[in-house]
Amino acid sequence: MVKRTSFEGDACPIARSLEAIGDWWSLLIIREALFGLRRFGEFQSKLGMAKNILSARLRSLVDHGILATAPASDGSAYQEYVLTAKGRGTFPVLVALRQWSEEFDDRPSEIATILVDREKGRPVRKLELRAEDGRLLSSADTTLKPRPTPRRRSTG
Amino acid sequence: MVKRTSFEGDACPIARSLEAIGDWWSLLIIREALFGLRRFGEFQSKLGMAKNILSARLRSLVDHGILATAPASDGSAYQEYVLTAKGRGTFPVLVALRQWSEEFDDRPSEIATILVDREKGRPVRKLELRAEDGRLLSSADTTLKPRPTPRRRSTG
DNA sequence: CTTGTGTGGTTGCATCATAAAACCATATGC
DNA sequence: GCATATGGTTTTATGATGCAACCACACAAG
Repeated sequence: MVKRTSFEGDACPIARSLEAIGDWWSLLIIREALFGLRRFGEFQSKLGMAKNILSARLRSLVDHGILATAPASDGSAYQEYVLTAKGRGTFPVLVALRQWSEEFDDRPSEIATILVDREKGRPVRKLELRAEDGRLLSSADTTLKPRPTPRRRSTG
Repeated sequence: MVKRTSFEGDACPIARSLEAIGDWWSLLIIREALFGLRRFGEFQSKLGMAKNILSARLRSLVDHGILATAPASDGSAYQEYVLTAKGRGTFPVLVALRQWSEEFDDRPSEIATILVDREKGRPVRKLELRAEDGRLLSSADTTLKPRPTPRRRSTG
């Protein structure tokens, strides 16, 4: 078997997240879900993707606990796909991707939308990584440490 | 032609970024590059991926302006792959993916590392999205607006 | 009760991307 | 010259994707 290399058991949290949402369509589906879409047909027509692929992706996202199926909402006998807390938690990832495009895209004029805060209608700030004490951190200011083994209760 | 649906001309900045770094390996290569790796063999042995795939990914990342090839550094006649500013700009994306895993992974105990600030050795804060005036924003507090057409000089 | 239509999928088949291994090219050591 | 390490490319098999066609179910009309 050649198998599409799974990162499921990988110890790297980036690999683990890519395992769940690292394919071509998942983040776009989540983006639409954050925007309010819920129905199979809505996703299909909005994203213009093949129905079998959409079906497989939705199932995978449900399996990963990112979407949940709700029995109905407008009376129709079909199901809807709604984001879980885990699904809504991908919001920073989407914002980071968006801001990366805005900053580095070769043809930024082709970008059609800007993310604004709903209350004021003004563009949002850039995502910033800060230390505990509030210092702004770049990648060079960070490093990785082994995770301390969490001590189990009633073991010591 | 069935063609792997390109998002190149898409107006959505998320789709555009996925076009460049939305595949299985690119972000992991970038992660290693941020960590200091530069040589083909380093990436290959660290990531354990097939050499042809690595070769194709490195070429794609160079084409997208995320990596650049440097002629040498230790005298050997081979080339190295170093991150550009655009490449280093993906750091928030990687942090967002990491933090998403840390917060929502089903088996968080399998995550081996934590991201700390180099100076203090303390875990970093969570990425936060803020409005211009500093208010903390969730996805529900944001909305999309059409990008205002930038006025060209000497047109009006 | 049969027919038609819309929504929500699944199935078949062609094509593309990925993976593993074999192969090639260049430099280095002996 | 011969073995070996590095840095790839080529070959070939298989999994994933994309499109179209088909199926299932609900609902409405006749």
